[in-house]
Amino acid sequence: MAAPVRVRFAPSPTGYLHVGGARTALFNYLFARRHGGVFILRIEDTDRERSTKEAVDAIFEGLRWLGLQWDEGPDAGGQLGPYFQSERLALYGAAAEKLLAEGKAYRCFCDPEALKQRREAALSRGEPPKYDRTCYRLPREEAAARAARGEPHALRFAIPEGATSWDDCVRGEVAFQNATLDDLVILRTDRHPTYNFAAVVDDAAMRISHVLRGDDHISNTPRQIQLYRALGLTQPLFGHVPMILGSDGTRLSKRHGATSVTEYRDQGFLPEAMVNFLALLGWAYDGERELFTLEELVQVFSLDRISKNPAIFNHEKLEWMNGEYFRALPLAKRTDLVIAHLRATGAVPEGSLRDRAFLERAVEAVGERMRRPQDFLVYAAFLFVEEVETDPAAWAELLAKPQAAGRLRKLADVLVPVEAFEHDPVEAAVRGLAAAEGVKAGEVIMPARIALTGKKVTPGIFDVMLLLGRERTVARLKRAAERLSAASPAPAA
RNA sequence: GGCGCUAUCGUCUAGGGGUUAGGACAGAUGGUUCUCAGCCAUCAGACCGGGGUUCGAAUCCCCGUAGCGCUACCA
Repeated sequence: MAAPVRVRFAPSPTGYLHVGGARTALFNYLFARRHGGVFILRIEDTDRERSTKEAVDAIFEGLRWLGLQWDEGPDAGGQLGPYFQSERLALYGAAAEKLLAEGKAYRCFCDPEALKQRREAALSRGEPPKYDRTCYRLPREEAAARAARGEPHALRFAIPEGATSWDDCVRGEVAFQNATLDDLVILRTDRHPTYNFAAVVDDAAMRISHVLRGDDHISNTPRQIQLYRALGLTQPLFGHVPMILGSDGTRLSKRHGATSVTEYRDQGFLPEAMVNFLALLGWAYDGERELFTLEELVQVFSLDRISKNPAIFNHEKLEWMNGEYFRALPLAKRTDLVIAHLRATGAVPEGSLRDRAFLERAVEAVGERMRRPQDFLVYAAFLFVEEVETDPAAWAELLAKPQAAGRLRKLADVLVPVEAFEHDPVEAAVRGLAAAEGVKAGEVIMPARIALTGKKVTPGIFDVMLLLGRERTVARLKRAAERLSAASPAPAA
């Protein structure tokens, strides 16, 4: 019988939840759910300098937003906690002592600064910057005596000879010669464990069955495997998922734009779209189907369909996918999101947000043009201003049509007497005018569009008119006609 | 420099000893239409290079090249 699936996402709280981290979390979550396993969140805050409370909160926030509920971890409890490494220090200390007592680890009195210099020197000479084992050669009694005298020191793990290999869940056989590994520090001078050590102790203690993590950890794995062996612990299976790169093929960073999931949230992306998009970065179902809810992903996810090559974060595809999800939302929900966005940005006066029914009509009119709440004002800003600001290119187009001013006036005139200012009668009036003028409807509509909205691209003209109402529509048509006449004085007689 | 990983359209990928190498995003064209978006149809676009194995290689193997990652008392 196979061991129960227990996987973890173990971020270090030193920034925000990066999209790469989010995808790692997602894959772990999906794998756990797919196999009825447990998804654990563990905070790796052993680096006290860089870990912050804000970053911890940002991780929670990001994960919750994506809907990746953890079964064990901070706020969720669990039998094998605590789930902050900073609260598990005694465990690492004990494990390190054990290795020291067994001669598998040794005290290192080397000065970190000097080590750093030696390393850089080696690098500049083109030599591998490996620890030279100075302290490994120290007699144990001498080392113990110096330690007893209170001399500061770290603990290093003595990497055994030989080779280390494992069957990676996504890559297959991976092998390293131990000679290329150096004796890593497991306990720092301040008695805090380093990443590789704490991760091993915890993954074993938390009975992790599969370690699914980023590719960037692949060279840590042989060290960790050696640690499992030295500690006599059962090792988990490892799976290294490819990295997410920026558009230029290098590691995704701020330079490429937003990298934290909360930033994407703030830009109006939906968690469903983000999850779906991230899942497709380095994983595919059958190469055909692309749209999956989180629940559907749980049903079809499998490790053997994780790709081996790094994936470039394709922003356009994310936007497309967000559009797919956004358009599928019911009108009320889309309106909620638009209102929340308008409120958050303060782009329109608070008073304009009070008429829910009106906003709902506006959102409906903008309709499929929106992929994100942010797109709303691109099409509907004209609703929230007294006087429209006319786009220069649009104005030039009006200016180029000598009949425009006249038609705008006539349009205003035919709209005034329309009995019910509703879609069909208004449309009839507009088309009637075009017919009377002997031109296509577009010849009337386009100038009207510019007069009413200041732009060439807007929602349907009748929606625009109804949203503005008769009064404002007529006023704007007349006003534009006046401005037009003023700008292009009648041809000299 | 050392070690490791990877290599199919611009991007994400499916496939895989014999295929018209499939899909999606982006791009182009046409249709619908008051603009745009959307929708529909169509087009263009790829197996990194060289050897080997084989009747046959994009697929398997080797070498090269390129990209990326790691090379910390960061994680």
